[in-house]
Amino acid sequence: MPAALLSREEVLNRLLDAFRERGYEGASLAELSAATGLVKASLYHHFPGGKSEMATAVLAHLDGMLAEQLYLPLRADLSPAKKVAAMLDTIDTFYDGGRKACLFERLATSVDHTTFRRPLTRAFSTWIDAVEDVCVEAGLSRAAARGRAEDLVIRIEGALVLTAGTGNLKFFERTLTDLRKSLLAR
Amino acid sequence: MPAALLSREEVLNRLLDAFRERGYEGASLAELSAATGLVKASLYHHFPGGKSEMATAVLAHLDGMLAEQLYLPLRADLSPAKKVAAMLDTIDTFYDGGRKACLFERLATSVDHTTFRRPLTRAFSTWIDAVEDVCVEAGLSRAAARGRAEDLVIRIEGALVLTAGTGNLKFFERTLTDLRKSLLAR
DNA sequence: GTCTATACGTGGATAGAC
DNA sequence: GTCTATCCACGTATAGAC
Repeated sequence: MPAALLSREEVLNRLLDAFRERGYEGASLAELSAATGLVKASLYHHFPGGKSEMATAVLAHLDGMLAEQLYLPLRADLSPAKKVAAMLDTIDTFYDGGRKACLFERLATSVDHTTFRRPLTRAFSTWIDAVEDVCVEAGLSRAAARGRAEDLVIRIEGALVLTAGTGNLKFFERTLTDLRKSLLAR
Repeated sequence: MPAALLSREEVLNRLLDAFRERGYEGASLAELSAATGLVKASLYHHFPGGKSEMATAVLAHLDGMLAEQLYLPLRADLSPAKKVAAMLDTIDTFYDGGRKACLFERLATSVDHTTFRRPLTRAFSTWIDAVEDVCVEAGLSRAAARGRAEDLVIRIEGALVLTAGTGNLKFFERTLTDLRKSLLAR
């Protein structure tokens, strides 16, 4: 039996990029095949459930990446302000200033979005919870922190929609700039 | 030659619903056919450019509807507060409390989004401009008004994404509630 | 203006060799 | 674990009758 061409992690990274770029319906098996360098039959070997299972696996993979790169630093021993600044830097890089789409949004607005409802609900609430905690640490009430955290995720997702629709990066940039100032403001 | 079964306006309304429900890639010609009661060949009679032309026509049709139902009332001789309240009521109804998607978002995140870039840019800026003007009328500076208006559209789009992804209407509801309080606040 | 019928590619998916 | 080859349904699109 031939050795694996790419590690599972690398395959998932390539699938992540493909789904973000093309969306769930837009990413055909032919494209996913080209993105990974694996023919369709090989993809089915790794993901017997087909495209739906690929998307679910990519979502779980992304959750792991975010836990490590986005949420864990928010629990570090630094000032809340610094941690928020670092988070927004990471987000800016991850979305490439608004040029790259959000996997959550791509699956949330797919035709089979009900298939992904559970993992998406978990993904959004994990993100919101992490932001909420740092807001509380900065002195906001639990209720206010919750509102700010939900609002942050909502604004980032909305800004990505306007940026994608118009091709104008300013919507994403302004939103991040504003969040830097307003998230922890009293 | 047989009489038209549905008026062009009614056809566009049905196509609008279909695109909002299924998205641009998700809405197949078979579904658009079922939605309008016209077979595929008849749809091509009305829209020789195919699905892309259908979406463009629907977008123009929606622009007309919004001009009349959403933007015109914002220029009426009423207090800014009342006009904003009315606008948010209309928006709440239009998105059915978050249950129905936004056509702009569906096209903005489609694979051929570049095809729709010009009309989408126009559509978003028309919406933003209308809100900006009423904010100015309420006493906000032009710059502040612009920011609030962009933010309103961004938050509505983002709230729709989270609501669709999680199935939880609270994101949309809270966003509208918050906008009612905060849009014109000094 | 609507229909039936059809063309032709591509979609997701599988069988089985190596 | 990867490949070639293939299946069949459905995708968009068109021709031509009424």
